[in-house]
Amino acid sequence: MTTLKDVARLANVSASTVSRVLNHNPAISTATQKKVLRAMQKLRYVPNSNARNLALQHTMTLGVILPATQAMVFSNPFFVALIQGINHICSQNNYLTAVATGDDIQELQQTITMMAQQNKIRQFILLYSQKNDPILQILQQLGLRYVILGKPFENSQAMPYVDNDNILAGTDVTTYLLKQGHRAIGFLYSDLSQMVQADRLLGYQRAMQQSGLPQHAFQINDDYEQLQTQLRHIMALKPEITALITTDDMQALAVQQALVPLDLKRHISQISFNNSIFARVARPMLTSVEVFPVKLGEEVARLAIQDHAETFVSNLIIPHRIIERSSVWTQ
Amino acid sequence: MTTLKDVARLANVSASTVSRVLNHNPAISTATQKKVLRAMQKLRYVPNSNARNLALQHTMTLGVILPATQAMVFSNPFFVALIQGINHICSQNNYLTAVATGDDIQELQQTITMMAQQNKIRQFILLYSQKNDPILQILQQLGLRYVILGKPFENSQAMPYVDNDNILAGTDVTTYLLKQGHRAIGFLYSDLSQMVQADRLLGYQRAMQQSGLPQHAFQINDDYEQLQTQLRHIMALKPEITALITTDDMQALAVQQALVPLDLKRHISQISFNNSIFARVARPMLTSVEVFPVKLGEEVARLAIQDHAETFVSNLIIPHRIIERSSVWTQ
DNA sequence: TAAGCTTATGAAATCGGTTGTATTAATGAC
DNA sequence: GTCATTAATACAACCGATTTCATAAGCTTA
Repeated sequence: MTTLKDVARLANVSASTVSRVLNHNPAISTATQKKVLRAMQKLRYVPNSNARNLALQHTMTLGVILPATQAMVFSNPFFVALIQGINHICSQNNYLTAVATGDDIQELQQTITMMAQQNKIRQFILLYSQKNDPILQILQQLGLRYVILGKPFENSQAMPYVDNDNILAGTDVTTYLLKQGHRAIGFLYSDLSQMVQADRLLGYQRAMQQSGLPQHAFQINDDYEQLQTQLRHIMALKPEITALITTDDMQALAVQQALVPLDLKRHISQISFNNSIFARVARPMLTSVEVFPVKLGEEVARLAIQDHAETFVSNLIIPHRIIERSSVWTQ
Repeated sequence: MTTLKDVARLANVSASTVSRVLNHNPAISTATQKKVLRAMQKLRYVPNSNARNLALQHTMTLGVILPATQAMVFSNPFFVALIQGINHICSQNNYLTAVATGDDIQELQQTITMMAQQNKIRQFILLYSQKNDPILQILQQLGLRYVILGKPFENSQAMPYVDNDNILAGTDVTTYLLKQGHRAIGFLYSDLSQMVQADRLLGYQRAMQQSGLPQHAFQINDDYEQLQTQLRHIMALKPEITALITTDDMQALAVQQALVPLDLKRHISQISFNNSIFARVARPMLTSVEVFPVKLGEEVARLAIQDHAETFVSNLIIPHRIIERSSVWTQ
């Protein structure tokens, strides 16, 4: 392994000069810079990141925290896309993408503190936003730097985050259904402590309110066995409903499957979120909101890396777009 | 941040003694060991991994390589489970789990060489096995240490790997269908350069051959638009088929959906692999082979971490189990 | 031409650990 | 009681970078 000293020797300069070239120090003359650069190339020199990090008192790795609860396991493809985006920016900037997962909060918490205390992580990225999240509290207690993917539940001005405008997205899908002639529109959610779901519901509620229409929001279970019973109940309670909004394609697909044996007279339109693979396996294919997870990942990684301009916390909103397929009928 | 020297000062010993305690060096007396341990706890000392890694000339991070091609994007939940398993073992052993993804081979290749040359990765884990994989070639060219999740395409004796016995699994599902009275069993695959698919097909072929039954293996497209046409063609060609094997739940679900509008007289049984969330959203729910991805991840991580016993390469086979649901009818 | 300023570079300390060797104390043999 | 041997610990060099401070060279200016 060639080191900085080897380069220095070959270029006939001192180690400090090589280091300065490496760090683009303006005090270096163009002549020696070229000389050193040539030597580096000749020796195929690559700086040792351990040594560098030790001297610099930091690391070049981001810690990506996945949700602990199995509840979010549905959105798996979404998380993989996020990680892809993050890793894309990381490798561009010579950063490492380290993941932190765990079956339960305890395990996850342990992993995170371990990573943090050993100085392994420069900045964390929380891949979700949840009400009273103990993980977030730990990040704050330990004084760690972090960025959230998703709108913080409270104090959102004080923390840097990247998100879609989920309230607007909720309004958009509702408006879309309204335009297709639907009047009785149901909204199905599973867990309002998840900020995404809460925001999308809020958007739905606003749109319905503005149109002076009644709201039909129901909680459904993540457990598929119970879903059918719940749906039967809902559809019996509100037989006027002609369209259903769900907060994730996966749930939409489950709902779609569960509706069939109910043997309803009318057809139920569906619209959903995330435009994942699930939207495309569904029959009919689901109209869904594309939220650009790769882009989200990229931007959250950018935000995490450039903590230089930390004069004020910055937030970023990624636009969304409705992808029309065949699950919505005009009424 | 408290350092080793702080601990040494408080415990009235030298820095080297503290270091030896840290590394469980047997040359340390029990008395001083206790003394030092007490001091560590008092100061809440945590060793700096950058310094440690620099001195030790290695790192404590595993590089997890996800497949570059979008073809495998189906198995997303599978990969997340693998990563969970890996991370579980990693954090137990104070290792970091770093991921490497990329849209294409070039990008992935660049990421990997970067990670490797800067001394960031101790060992790589390839999360898939594919014929003539350029990424594998790069790992070999660069002389990097690696473990494969999946059976290597060739020279499998020479590389450490963890896998299910996919040939056996293929035989098992076929035998299962035979026991239910099926005689004309179709096998659908999408890409035989993927070792998993090739092995499962091989298992199917063996079972059919042993029973003296004709084989019906067909390639289907990952693209859903074309799937229906292909299926119509297949079912017209072999109207005797009563059961279909697919190599992934995702594909099975797509097939299931595509079969409905074909309006076949007979019912087609289905059996598939991976027992993912897709198996449970399908209606009827899919009988599928559980392959224990978390366990796979854990074991491959263990193998990667304990490269000490590298006297001979070790392979590990994780058992599988058929999860019976309602997609198979007795004939 | 000597004093005063820049500018570019080098020497050495530092980051926080590990480890080979020297040193000291303790033990045992005679 | 002395010497050889062993056990436990300290000293110092080292891992491969960064960075402060000193210094030498080059240039102005009086």
